[in-house]
Amino acid sequence: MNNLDLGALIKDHRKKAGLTQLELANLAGVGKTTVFDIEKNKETVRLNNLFAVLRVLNIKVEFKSPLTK
Amino acid sequence: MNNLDLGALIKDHRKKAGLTQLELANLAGVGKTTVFDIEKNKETVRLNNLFAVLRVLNIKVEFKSPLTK
DNA sequence: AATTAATTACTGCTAAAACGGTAAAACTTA
DNA sequence: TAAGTTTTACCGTTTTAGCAGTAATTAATT
Repeated sequence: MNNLDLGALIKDHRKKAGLTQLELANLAGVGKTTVFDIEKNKETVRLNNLFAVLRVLNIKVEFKSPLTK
Repeated sequence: MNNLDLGALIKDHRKKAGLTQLELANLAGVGKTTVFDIEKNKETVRLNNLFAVLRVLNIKVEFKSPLTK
């Protein structure tokens, strides 16, 4: 369940960090294609690759449920 | 960056829902191996499969950053 | 303790993610 | 408009996640 457009969120953060997709890909240690795919909300990407990108952009992930809280 | 043990979180929620790994896998439309892997924090799982499992267990995902607020 | 259920741990196979390379659009800036 | 940059798109190749099946541990029930 995705709150909002994750791809757009990442793109926005990347822009604000002054990075190109290729630079972000290199920093995250993934291929440029993966960054493209993530920004286009391709959900078949692997979790580790997404996490690597989020780490570079300083974006944290939280999981919440009626029980969790 | 993972707050805490996502695998444990999912396992806990599955238990509380009274589901076996196989049942959860079927409900989520993924193979049992995938559920095993997720609960063992194998980060190479695909995002769509993780989301499918989270959806069944009613766990939401949030992304936060200094910018996001 | 014995039986059942559930989880973990292999297996081989297949589909597809990830990758780099290239090329062509879409924006920028001079 | 032209040159440069960035993004998108496509294409082969390689790697591997996902899968069902099976078997072997582990946990729970009686």
